[in-house]
Amino acid sequence: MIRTRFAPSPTGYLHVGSLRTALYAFIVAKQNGGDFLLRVEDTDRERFVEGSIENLLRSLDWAGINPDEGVQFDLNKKVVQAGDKGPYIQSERLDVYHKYVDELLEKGHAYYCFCSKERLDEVRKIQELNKQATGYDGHCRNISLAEAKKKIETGEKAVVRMKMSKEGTTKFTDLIRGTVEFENKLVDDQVILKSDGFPTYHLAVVVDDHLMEITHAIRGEEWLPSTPKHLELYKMFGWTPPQFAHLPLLLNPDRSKLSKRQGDVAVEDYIKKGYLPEAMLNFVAFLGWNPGDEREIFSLEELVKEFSLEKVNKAGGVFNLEKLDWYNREYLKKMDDEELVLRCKSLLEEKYKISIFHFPISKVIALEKERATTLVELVDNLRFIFEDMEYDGKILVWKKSDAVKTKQNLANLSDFLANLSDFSKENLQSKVGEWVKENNLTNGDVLWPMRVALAGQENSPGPFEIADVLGKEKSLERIKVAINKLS
RNA sequence: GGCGCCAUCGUCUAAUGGUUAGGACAUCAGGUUUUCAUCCUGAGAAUAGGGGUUCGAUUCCCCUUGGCGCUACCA
Repeated sequence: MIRTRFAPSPTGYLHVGSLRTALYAFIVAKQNGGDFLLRVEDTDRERFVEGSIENLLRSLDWAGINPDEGVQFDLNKKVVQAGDKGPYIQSERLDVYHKYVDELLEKGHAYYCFCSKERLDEVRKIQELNKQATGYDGHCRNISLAEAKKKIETGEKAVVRMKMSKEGTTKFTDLIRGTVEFENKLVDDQVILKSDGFPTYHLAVVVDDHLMEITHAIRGEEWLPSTPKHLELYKMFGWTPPQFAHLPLLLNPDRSKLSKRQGDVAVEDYIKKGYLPEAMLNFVAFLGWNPGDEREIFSLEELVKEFSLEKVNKAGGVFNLEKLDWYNREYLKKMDDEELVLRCKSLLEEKYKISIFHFPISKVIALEKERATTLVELVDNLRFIFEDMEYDGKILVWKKSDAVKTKQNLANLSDFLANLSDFSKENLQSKVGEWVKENNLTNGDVLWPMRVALAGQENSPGPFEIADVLGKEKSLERIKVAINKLS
């Protein structure tokens, strides 16, 4: 039975890199009929941000990645924990960690350390000066447990460090990178229990992954150097470690680690901008993985079918917004019209106080989908339908025409339209088409200014569709405004 | 500084010893369409450098260079 987990820290929002990590972990579980769990790693109380867990779950839920076990939403989108290996929030598991730290202490695999921050800084400074590897110098390594306990009773502050074996090497097979090897003498005696009684990540992740029976630890590459510590802890406890897979990092365009400074990194930012979850998922999945042939459009179901960790790339990948835009447009164009209207519903209601059932807007949403990149852009592009637009008259002039001609054409067109009673798209199309021919005009001369006059912007659906939706009165009114703009 | 990971077009990547080094995004140039967009066609664009191994290296090995990560009582 495969069991994977996604273990975020509640420090604010879901990072797009974490979305990919969660996605891969989810896929690996699902393709083997396994379980995907969500565990909250909140052992750093300083960095905790109120509301993060809801935030994380909301983004994951949007993407369609829902945990089978652990922290999750119930039907009413309330945060709950489900499963028999809980609690799944680390701050609620302190007694568990203490038990295992005590075991290590008793067995002599760990020791109390009383060194001050000042001393530690000093040690590191000297090591750096001597061009040595930095790390704890073992000052408290040989204080006996009894002696240490006595010191603690007198009120001295202490942390617990693991007693890393300094002989030989730690070698392991990473599912993505193959064999990786570290010299043990360069691995630090890592603090596993902080003076505030909370465990560090290193202890908590090992204890929890074991107790929750995780079979595949899928995480970011930044954890690769600390894997020997984790392996050593598994050894000390006599546990079998999971398989490890360290994912390549996502990068900024300048190839540094993807950060907030250079653009949006929170999934919720992309939700707000109107990206589709299927596009986002497809995009991040392909940042580091591909099926080996030339297909690029994959649904979550298809990913589950074809993904494999072994084919994940080793090198980090730049988070390329232009490709995301392309994916989003592809999904937008493919989308069923009714579905599209439904997805625009809340945007229209929130931004423009318009109900999709109240106006023929649903008709136009479908027309606009080949022009827009995101849902927000799509809805914004259509706002001319329910509110008049401010625009510069210059955009009324087609590139191969001039203002004088354009004004004349619009005036003539207006007179012609005033005598038409049937403003349906089909009728307008044939009648205006004939009229253009009869007057020896080109389509560009008439259709471009007509469309811009009706929409007040350069990007919009065609002139006949708009006229149909606006109706005769409103259409003529807008053409009149346009003519005046050309004076 | 130490340790580790990595290295194909601008970007995401395919090709695991033999290809005119392929595709996609982006860019540029044409074309279709009753306008913009859509759509179609085409073009330019890469194996970081140096050594090996081999009949033959993008591919295997070594070195250099470069990038990134870790080096906390943060994850």
